[in-house]
Formats: sequence, structure tokens, C-alpha cells
Amino acid sequence: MQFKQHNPIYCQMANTLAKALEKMGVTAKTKDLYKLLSKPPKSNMGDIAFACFSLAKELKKAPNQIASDIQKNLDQSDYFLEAKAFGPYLNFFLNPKVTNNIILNEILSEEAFSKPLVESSPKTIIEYSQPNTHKEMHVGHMRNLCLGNAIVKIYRYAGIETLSTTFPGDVGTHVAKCLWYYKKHNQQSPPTKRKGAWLGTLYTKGNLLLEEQKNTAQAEENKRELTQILKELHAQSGPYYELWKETRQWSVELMQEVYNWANVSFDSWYWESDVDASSVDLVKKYYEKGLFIKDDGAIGIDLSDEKLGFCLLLKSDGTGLYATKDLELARRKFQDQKVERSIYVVDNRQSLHFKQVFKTLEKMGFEHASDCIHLQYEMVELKDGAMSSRKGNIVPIQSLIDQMISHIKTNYLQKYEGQWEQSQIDETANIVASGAIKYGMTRVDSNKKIIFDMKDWLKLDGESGPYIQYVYARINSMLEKAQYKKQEASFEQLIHPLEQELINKLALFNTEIENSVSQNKTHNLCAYLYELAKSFNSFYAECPVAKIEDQQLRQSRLALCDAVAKTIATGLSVLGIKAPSKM
RNA sequence: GCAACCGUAGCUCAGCUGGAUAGAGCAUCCGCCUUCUAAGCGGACGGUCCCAGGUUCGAAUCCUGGCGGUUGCGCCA
Repeated sequence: MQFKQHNPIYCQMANTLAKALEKMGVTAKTKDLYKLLSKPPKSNMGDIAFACFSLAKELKKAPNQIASDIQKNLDQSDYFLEAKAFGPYLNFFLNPKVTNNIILNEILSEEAFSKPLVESSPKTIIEYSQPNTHKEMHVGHMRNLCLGNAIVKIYRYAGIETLSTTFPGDVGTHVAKCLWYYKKHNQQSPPTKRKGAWLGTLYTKGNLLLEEQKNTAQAEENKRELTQILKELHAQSGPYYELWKETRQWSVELMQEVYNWANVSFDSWYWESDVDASSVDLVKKYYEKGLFIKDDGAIGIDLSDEKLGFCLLLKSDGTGLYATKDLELARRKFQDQKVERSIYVVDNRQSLHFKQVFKTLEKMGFEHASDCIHLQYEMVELKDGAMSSRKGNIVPIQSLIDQMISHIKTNYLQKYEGQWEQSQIDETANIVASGAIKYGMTRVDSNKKIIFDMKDWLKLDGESGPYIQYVYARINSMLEKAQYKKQEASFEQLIHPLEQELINKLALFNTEIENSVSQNKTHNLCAYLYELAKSFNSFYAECPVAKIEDQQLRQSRLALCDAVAKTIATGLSVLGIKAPSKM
């Protein structure tokens, strides 16, 4: 992925450096110099740092010497007041009278948020959220949902044409087990609402019962019944098929409820049941072509030359597997959606699975095999290990949502009782709860496990979604009350160190997005927004805004707050988080 | 056995495409509201960056080998 040089200040610095280097007999591309710019560790060391290490070879000089040589050859520029060598670094002290305007105007006009960040990019489809029907969604599914949703939004923000899709599992033995228990053992009648959640508990009960009867006389009979159910479902007729259609819908409604709450939607839905039959045909076709082999009565492909073992594609009873469906699904995605790249957001236990699938596609001659990417992430677990619907030790998503909302209402929103409409309290609780959950799910590096502990999740101080949302709400209410007039602002006045720190941080927003896109990560963006919010809070505690006399400075600071609010709102929105006007 | 990922402050984590004095949050302790929203701000305390080698002017970061943990590896999805 090629990124544009989107930071106007960095571009200018890179140009200035290129000219100085030219005087020294070095032709350096501004693009390469741009990449060498960074932020010094302390603000008293300057605003932008240029590292001279990489020039040492060409110039045959020590980096320290290079830094001071460049300093001597620098042309004057109104972008910076001073350039000072700090050992191997040449640090620029920006001229706020010029750079403040450039940075803040770009944000206040929202131009900064609308320009594409990539030179060009392949049309991309991102698949995320692959919950099973007949099971209840738990907090582990939430990580996938939040991560996938954020990546889609980040891609779109960067200017990449992106489609979202989901692939729920509505067929398979888990369904049979659930229906088996429902028909043969369940005594209760379904509840009036959240039938899907109730269905999930039947699945767990069914599993536990089957496990219990494993070594008893009943086991044979159970197996026979399950096979019978699967046959009916496969044939798409009979009472179990009818029951499947009805209960599947309950699960879909439950998924939709979660998606609605999380404000997530998909451009397309693929169902396992859709690709089941055709994926089997696809495998048979390639078996006849001789690519796949029969082994032990089953069909698959030997990938041991690739160190990927044997990938099983048809069981000896002729039915397909997960990998089988993924072959057909991959084909359909590229064909139906005319995309050039396909990303799968799936946990890292499937790492071998996807390597096998992509390699098999390659062997099948599928032209886009190398455009398939498995975006893997680590699991959400409980203190005593992985969650499993099978065992029943899960934290349902709904339970996290409910507890979060009630915690927020009783601890933070009670003070607005009687003052706000109940609907506004409900709405705000939803926004803040969603901010806490989504931030919590995206803030940790995706290849690190999250050990879920409800009481930790309900702590909303310090680094959290609500901390960032709070900054937005504060600014919003300040701007509302203060008769803010942007045109009266004069950014040249904003020279307080805390103002400068804020402005410099604002300028780095798109760079952070670039990092997210190039690494398919979200945690860096979370950290950035937190730091921005923290900088704002320091500024806010130290610098009065709406209450100062000087009208022009007041408007200038209000405009700075406005720019912070806009950046925070934009940043939160690409994480799928709303910014509340009050909280 | 083979492979992947993880190991940084008491806890949870940033930093890892080598570069400036390893940073946050929580916890603990000390300050700050006659109100621009205290869901906040300031400060203190806290480090064998798992261990051992190697590469380099320079390693938490890269390489090799260990140790510890998690996951995956043919008829589940």
C-alpha cells in the first residue's frame, strides 16, 4: 500500500532538508526524508526531529556532524524559528504563527479528514463476525465485531474502497445437537423475547448431556438421532428442517440485536448453508481433475510439501467441512463483489486453516489466492481459560452490555435524573457503554490475549473510551455556551506550551491512521486518541478558555477546542464509537 | 514432536520496520472543585525489558539457542 505524504508540515520540512542536502552534494528524495521525520521525546527538544543516521554512510561522516552540517546549510523558512542539532538529530522548533494556521485550518475545514491517504488501493472486502446460530454470542465475538468494524471504517477513512461482509455458521453438528436437545429433552417453552439466547442454553445443555451419556447404552441411540437430524437438514425437508428454519431465525434476530446495538451493518451476508452444497460440488470437480486425492475414504489435498499437512475437504460420508466452504466462499466473494483483495478477520486458532485454504486455492489455479489475507487476533478468555459455549462458561455479550449500561446510569448519570429526559439518559448510557466496550476491545494489540474480568471492564476512569468521550462532551458544552465565532480566532496567539503540544498532536492524526492501515491494527489509534484527550485535559486544567476576558484569545482557544473535538469525534467514529454531546 | 503467538513496574498494557533519559493506566500515598462538566488535573512511589550468546557505532526492538505460557496440527466449526 502506497501512502501519500499527507502531513503538510512534514512535507515542508522534508523539502527544506532536501535543499540543504543538495548544497552538501547529496540528492535525497523528499519522500525518503519525510519518512525520517519524527517527534522528539520531550517538547523542550523541539517539535520535529530529523534523524541523521541513515545519511552517515553516504556522507562518510558521523551523524552528529551531519546534523550540525545540515543546520548550517538550511535555508530560512517561515515554518520554523530555529533548527538545532541535538547529537545525531536535527530538531526543528516550529513557528506557531505559520504552522498553527496550517494545522488548525485543515482540521476546522475538515479537509484533513476528507483527503485520501493512499495513492491507490485495491478494492477490498473484509469479512468479520462469524457467529454460529443456535449458540449465544459471547464477549469473545465482541472483540471480532469491534475489531472488524474498526478496520473497515479505518480503511474507508483512508480512501480505500471497502466492502464488509459476514459469514455466520448456520449448519453443522452444533445445530443438530441443539435441535436434538430441543426436541428430545427440553420441557420449557421458548421465551417471548431473546429466543436466540435461550436457544444457546439448549445447545450447551445438549452438549453436556451428550457428554454425560457418552459411555452409556444411550450413546449409540444419540448418535443415530444426530445423524438423522443432519440428514434431514441436508435434504431440506422434514420436521427438523422446519424447526431449523424457525430456530435459525431466532438466532439471526439475536445477532441483529447485537449488531444494531453496536451500530454495525454489513454490505452483504454469506451463510454457511448457502455455500454448503456448491462447495461440495466444487471439490468433486477438482477431485475429478486429479488435484485432490482420496485417502482413507475421504477427499483432500496433500500440502505436506508446503509444510501444511493434509487438508481434508470431503468427509468419507461425502459431506464438506469448514475448509470446503471457504474455498467456495473465496471464489464467490471475488466474483460477486468484483474485489481485488479479501481480508478475513478470524481468531488466530484458524491460522493453519487459512494457510491451507489459501494454498489450496492457489493450487486450484485461483487467480486471487495471493490476495487473500487472514487478519488474525488473539482470543478473549476468562481467568480459568478459554470460553466455550460447549461447556457453558461464557459471558454473553448481552450481559456485558446490560451491566455496563446499568453501571453507567447509577454511577454517572444519576445526577441528571429529573434534569434530562429519560430518553436522553438512555441514549447517553448506550453511547458511553458502547464507547467503553469498543475501546476496550480495540485498545490492546490484536495479537495479545484479553483476559475478561467484568469488574475491570466496569472501571471507566483512566485510559478508557469514556475518558475520551468526556473530552468531547466537555468541549461540546463549552462551545455551545460560549458564543464561539471561528472567524474571530487568531491562531498565532496559541503559543502556550500546552497549546503547542495539543496542536502538534493534532497534526499527527492521519499519520496514526496510516499506521493502522499498514499494520491492520487499531490499538495505536486508541493510544493516540487517549494521548490527545490527555493533552487536552492538561491544557484545559491550565488554560482558561471561555472565561477569559481577551475576546480574541478566547475565540482562538475555542477554535483550538473545536479542532480537538472534531479530531476526537473523527477518531472515535473510525473505531465505531460515537461522541456524546453531553455526559 | 512440529509450527505460530505471547513474556516490559505489584496488576493491565504502550514502545518492537534498531536510535535521544524505557512510558501510560490501575493500585498505593500526597495535593487541587464558592463550578469554562472532578468520568478531571498536578505530584510521589514503582524496572534484572524472561535467560544466555551473537550482529551493530548503538539492542526492550534484529538473529541463534534456551526457559515459561497459550494455541493449532485428518473426518468439529
